[in-house]
Amino acid sequence: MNSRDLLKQHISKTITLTDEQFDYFYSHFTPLSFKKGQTIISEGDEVDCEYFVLSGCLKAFFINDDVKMYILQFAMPTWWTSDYNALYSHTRATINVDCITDAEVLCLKSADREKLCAEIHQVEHFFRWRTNRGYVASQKRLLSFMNNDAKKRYEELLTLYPELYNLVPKHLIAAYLGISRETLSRLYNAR
Amino acid sequence: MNSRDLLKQHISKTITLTDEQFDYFYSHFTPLSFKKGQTIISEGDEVDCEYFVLSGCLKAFFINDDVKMYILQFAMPTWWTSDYNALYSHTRATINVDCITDAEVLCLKSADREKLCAEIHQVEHFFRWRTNRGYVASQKRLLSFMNNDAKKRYEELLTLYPELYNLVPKHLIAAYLGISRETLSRLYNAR
DNA sequence: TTAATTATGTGACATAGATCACGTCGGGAG
DNA sequence: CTCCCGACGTGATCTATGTCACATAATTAA
Repeated sequence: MNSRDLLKQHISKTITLTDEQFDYFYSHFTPLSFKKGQTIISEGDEVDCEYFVLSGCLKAFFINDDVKMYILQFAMPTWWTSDYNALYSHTRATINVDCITDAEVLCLKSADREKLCAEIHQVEHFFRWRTNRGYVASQKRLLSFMNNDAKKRYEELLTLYPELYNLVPKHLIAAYLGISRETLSRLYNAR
Repeated sequence: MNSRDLLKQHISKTITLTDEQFDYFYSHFTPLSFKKGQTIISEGDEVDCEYFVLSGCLKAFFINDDVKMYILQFAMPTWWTSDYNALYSHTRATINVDCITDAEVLCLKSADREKLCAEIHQVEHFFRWRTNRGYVASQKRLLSFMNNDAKKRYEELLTLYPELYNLVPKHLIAAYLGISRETLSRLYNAR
């Protein structure tokens, strides 16, 4: 499927736009291609875009003072990603986004998103629901963190996103689960 | 400040409504009073409202199979709370909301929120931004969970919401931090 | 192809935090 | 006033997970 249709199909799950409206909406997106390992957002950057993933897999991650990595989100096709904290509060990026595999994305400038939201009520509705879903997912992950041990969280992740198992290296899965790569290795090799 | 002005001031930080629009908006809210300890949402309930806190303090919490409590959110004046997962996906409540102190709230039915969002573009804008902020806060808390030990999380909480220290019992703070009340006690008694 | 990274497995040990057990204190119900 | 229960403190263990060290496999670069 081409990028236009992928985006159209995606937003059609939440709202209905006329062809004319969608063309206008789509005209604000810029397609970009990245190679495996390339960085899209670095800590300290000014952030003024968010990204809709067309193909490949990205990760949004935080590096702490001990240079340990924590993955906030994997982003696969039809997922959106950015440093939303920086984007909404107009501060410098505190997280990084880079490519786990070669990837194609559509880039939407924050100013254009706000313009589109103001111009087309349905678009505002779409972004409200997208964030709603993100918020609920984030709450669930938080709960899982508090309630479940590493093993359960690992099983939960694989149930939710089985494709990750072969797609991303184990140490990145560990960084998503918030455990060390050694512990993860011991978990699925059943000790 | 009366409830109308409190809500008005709150939404005015994000959007501007005419007096007429605000009166219409406000007419969809129902004021409710609760006593300390009263339950607002129980696991298994059908959820069709969200709540804007006017006074007092609520908690939104999850009880796991071992009857251990995890607090997802404290809700103080001008905060919104509900079981958003249940509310948005039209499923039964999996979390509970009750009153840590006597409390007054404004209740907004989910159907009315959607109606208002559809009728008044600015209202949709308001709710989009409210959820944006919630999403970012939730991501930050998740990161704090992965990156910081119990002590740092405790200090972070007290820096962010110093009023909690005297307002809510320590075992509830522990339930928010995801640690046992014993560990919390040892933390702030510096041992 | 070969060399150099990078990803992964596994043992030994360290440690934050859980759990259990018990004691004290203070405030609300009767 | 007294009694009781919920909040809180603290010692003694236990356990999941981290950390460090080293070995090997699998990719990538050259």
